[in-house]
Amino acid sequence: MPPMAYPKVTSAHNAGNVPASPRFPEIETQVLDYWKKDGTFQASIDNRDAGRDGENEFVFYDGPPFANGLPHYGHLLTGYVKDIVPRYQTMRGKRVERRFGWDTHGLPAELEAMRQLGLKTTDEIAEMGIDKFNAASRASVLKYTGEWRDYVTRQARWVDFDNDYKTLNPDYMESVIWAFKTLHDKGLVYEGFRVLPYCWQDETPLSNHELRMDDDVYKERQDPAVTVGYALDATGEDEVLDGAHILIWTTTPWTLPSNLAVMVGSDIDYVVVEGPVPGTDATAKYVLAEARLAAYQKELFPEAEEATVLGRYKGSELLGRTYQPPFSYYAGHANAFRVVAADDAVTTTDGTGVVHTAGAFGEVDKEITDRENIEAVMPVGKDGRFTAPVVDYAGVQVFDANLQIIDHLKAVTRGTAGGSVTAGTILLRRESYNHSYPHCWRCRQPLIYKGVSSWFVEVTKIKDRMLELNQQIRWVPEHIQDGQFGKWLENARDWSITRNRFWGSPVPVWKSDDPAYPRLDVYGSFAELERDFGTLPKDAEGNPDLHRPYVDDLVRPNPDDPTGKSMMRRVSDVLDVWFDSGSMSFAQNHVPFENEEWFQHHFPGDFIVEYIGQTRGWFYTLHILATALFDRPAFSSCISHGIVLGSDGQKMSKSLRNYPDVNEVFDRDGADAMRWFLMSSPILRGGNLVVTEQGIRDSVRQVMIPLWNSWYFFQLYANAADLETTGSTTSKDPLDRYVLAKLRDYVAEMTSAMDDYYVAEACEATQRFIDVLTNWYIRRSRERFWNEDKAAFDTLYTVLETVTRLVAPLLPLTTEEIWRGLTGGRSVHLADYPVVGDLPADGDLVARMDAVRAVCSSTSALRKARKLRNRLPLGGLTVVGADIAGFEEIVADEVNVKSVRLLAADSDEAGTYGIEQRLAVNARAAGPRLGKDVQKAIKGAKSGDWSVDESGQVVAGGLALVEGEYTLETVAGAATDDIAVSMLGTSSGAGGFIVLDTVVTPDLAAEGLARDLVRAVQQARKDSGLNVEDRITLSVTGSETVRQAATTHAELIARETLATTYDVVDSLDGNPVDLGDGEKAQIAVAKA
RNA sequence: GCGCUUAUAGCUCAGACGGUUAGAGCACCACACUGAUAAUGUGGGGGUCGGAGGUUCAAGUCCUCCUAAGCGCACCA
Repeated sequence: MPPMAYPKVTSAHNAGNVPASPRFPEIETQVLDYWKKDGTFQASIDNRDAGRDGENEFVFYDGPPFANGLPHYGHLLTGYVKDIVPRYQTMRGKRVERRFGWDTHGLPAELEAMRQLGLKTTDEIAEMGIDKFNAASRASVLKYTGEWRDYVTRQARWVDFDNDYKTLNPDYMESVIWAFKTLHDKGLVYEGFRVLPYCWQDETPLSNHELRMDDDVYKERQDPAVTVGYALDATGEDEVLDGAHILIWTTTPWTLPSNLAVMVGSDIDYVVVEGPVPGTDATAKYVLAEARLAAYQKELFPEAEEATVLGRYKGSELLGRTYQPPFSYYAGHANAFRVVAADDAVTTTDGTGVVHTAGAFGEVDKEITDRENIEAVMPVGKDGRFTAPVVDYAGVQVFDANLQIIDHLKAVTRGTAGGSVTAGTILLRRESYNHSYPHCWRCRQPLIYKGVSSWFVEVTKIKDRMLELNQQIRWVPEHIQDGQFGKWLENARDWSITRNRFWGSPVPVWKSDDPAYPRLDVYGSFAELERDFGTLPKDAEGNPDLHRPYVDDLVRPNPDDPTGKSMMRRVSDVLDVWFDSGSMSFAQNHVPFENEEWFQHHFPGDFIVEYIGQTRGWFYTLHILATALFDRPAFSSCISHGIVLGSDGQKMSKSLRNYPDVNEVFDRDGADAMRWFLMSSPILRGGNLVVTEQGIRDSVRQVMIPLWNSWYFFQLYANAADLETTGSTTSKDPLDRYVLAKLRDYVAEMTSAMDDYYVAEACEATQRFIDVLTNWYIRRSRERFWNEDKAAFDTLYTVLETVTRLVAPLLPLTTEEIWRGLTGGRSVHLADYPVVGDLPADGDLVARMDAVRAVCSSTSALRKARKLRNRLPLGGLTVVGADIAGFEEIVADEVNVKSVRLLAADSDEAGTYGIEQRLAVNARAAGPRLGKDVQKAIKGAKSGDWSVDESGQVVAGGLALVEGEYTLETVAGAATDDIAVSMLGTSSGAGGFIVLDTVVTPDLAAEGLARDLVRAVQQARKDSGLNVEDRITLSVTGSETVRQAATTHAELIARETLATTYDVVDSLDGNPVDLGDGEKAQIAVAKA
């Protein structure tokens, strides 16, 4: 063992043993173990001072996932961003606390609990006991927290699980009820009525989300559709309309007993026609949209071609007319049974152009009846069965009641008794109607729309302010601001925040149970509750707990009731989970009960990230509450990323197995590979991403292996050289200075991209730099490392150390291994992010070196075109008009020529190489002046119809061009057998060209063969398993030409192959190997 | 039905302000190079820039309409 060879690889597992072909997943788990033992994460926070008033803190909000399932790619994707940004900010010197959060309340947890407990209805829940039920809900929602922790840890995401927040914690819930009370005090909450899709089987309203849960939620269903005529009241003002029957069409006959109004479109044309009353000899007048007349030909004018129109009316002319409702249950209902306008809701594509509305059984219905001051009625119980006052069908499930209702309508139409159907009501048509209808995703029963009482946040009142505050938020991608989010805000409606359920934060409202002595109290803290009730809500163990049923136990006499009989009882609702998560920005820190001072300095938070759909979810609810409570935005920057798709471009689906298994990817390619794959994609700019195994492997191949190989190369030679280095940026070597200057540019790119949250751009910049590092700097500098050039080691050390810090957020595990191996330090994540000032700038050098690369590239192309293999040395290369002064040797070596000459573009000699000038018309400049003629000039320039006279006047296509309207470019002209000419492609070499001497002299040919021999011997060495430093004995033979070359260049061959004895012999056994020029050789290699 | 986003090579994407031979990376093929490299270099095949109109001297780029996809909203009486 050499004494303390450099680098000091500190990880015990690989001291002096850096693998050439690393198994990244193994390295990753070792790094993860190290972090765990070392407490690196905590140190990365503790190391950074919060500063005065926490001014040095970067506040990151971790959106709480609902963890009743395992994490998938979407969570991992978000998780990577949630890790990268805080890591970067930490390295930039900020203190970044990262508390994990859990969304714990709500219907999904309850449904899981119901499933486990075998419960079907809310009555069964109440029967079993809310305490037991909620305990089961709590357990179900925390079931997967362990798995989540494993996944998140494995993906190398640093987040504090021990100090997490949960929406079910008493502190969190206290902040939530504080928010409710504050909104109430500001007049921003009210109690109202909300129409929701409702499952009568499971006795629960469904959220919009649940309606989209499955593709087969909307299923074809056949319902009876009826067309019913209501008798308009006579006004005596219009004998055509008086007594006419206004025709409505509905697919939910069961809503007819609750009819409250009929809706027409103001601009729709309606007609009154006379037609038969079905099942009788009588006739009646009917009102319907003219556009729908033809659809009712069979019923209205079975004999005639056309109906006899008795009168025509615009919808607006019908408004206000009253009619006899089809059922008498709600006779006398205030403001009801009128024709009202609903211009957006009424169409003439189906039915009659008149829509019956039942208030509480449709969203639009509710909106219209509210507008018309018609109070909604609800004769349907939570089990979907009729209740009072609909006595005829009481206890009948609404879908079952359809047929009875139709029978009764039919009977009354024919003049016989039909329950409570109003006499004079006409059932004109009964049909079956197929339509797409929502079903419960759990029990598969058809849903009904049903009004339920709810509390609302009056978002419409603060909408304008929300739009203003949105302008203060930085969105990635930018179009979200005024696009998806801005548009959503513009159309914001009041937010229903309560659910008639069990497992959630309570609505902190207590009401008097006697309407004779009304009183309403809202509570916003434990202390207020204790003050009024003399005790806190406490769970079975006596701990304060705001959950039901404990909070429901707080009851006290109504102070406003002198009789002392009525009691203050809590309303039974709980808050919607979105109210919980929208409260996260303050509730996670128990604001305002604690941390109020800190909060003032750290609100809005600096950064959040979630998928784009959260513009109507978490982003939205955070924004509502921040605006309403604090008049600020909740966050100042937000990335909303796209959707992760399966390998077939479809949504990821467990059953289709169209995506690589997460754990398999971790085990085979590693978490960093997945991180790179996701982060370098357009998904953070709002695009979608198709996940494929190939894509993940490509990131290993294109980024991680080259980076690792650079490190492997460095440590291999550094250990062999037994050098000490601490890095330096002072090397005078041009390649060193070049790579350092490039590194400086790269630092600037990274800082700018990361500051702007353009993670994919950072990945791109990294790939470009790694290419410069491996395929130019290291490749060109190998000899200096073999020669133990300290400046080269110092430079490469500096570059690798800097690059690992730059890339640390993007590849945290891999860079940790390399950086610690390099420096022996504790962790790259405790280091500071590089700054440009650490590195020397040299724009001129960078430009020249880029020109060098262009020269080499063009020369290779010439060799290729002339079939001149690279090992064959050529006499000379002339570089014209490209500034590569000082790099002639690099070029000579790289392209294997004996000499490199530089010529000025305007030198006489340059003119001898068959170089031509080309005219390019600058259309942007010439176009506006010449108009149409510019096309002639362009044509002329292209076809060669142009000239320059002595005064420098340029004429193209017969048109004189002025300065700035054209550029004269130099192009390669005809080549000869002896020279090849090529233009330089890059901007740094624009206008320049190279001239390659292609004459192969016998000397050059011999040297080429000698080099072929060297190569053949090297291959033979490798094939026989010799080490790099092993000495050999070598014999070669071949044709006269080969033997000649082998003898002439004996010294070169012996030196390059480390041959201690070297003989050119007349004959040898063994297979011949191919050399260039069609020659073959036989060689014998043995270890000396 | 409405809105947002997207549509460019087999794949993933760039292509300010309109400017005349539409680029990159990956993949593929050939050749070359190779004692850090599962690498690398050079060349090549591959495009009616989703379609149709229009504006303009000039359109991948601007306008109109259409088509397709993703997302969202609404509707589903």
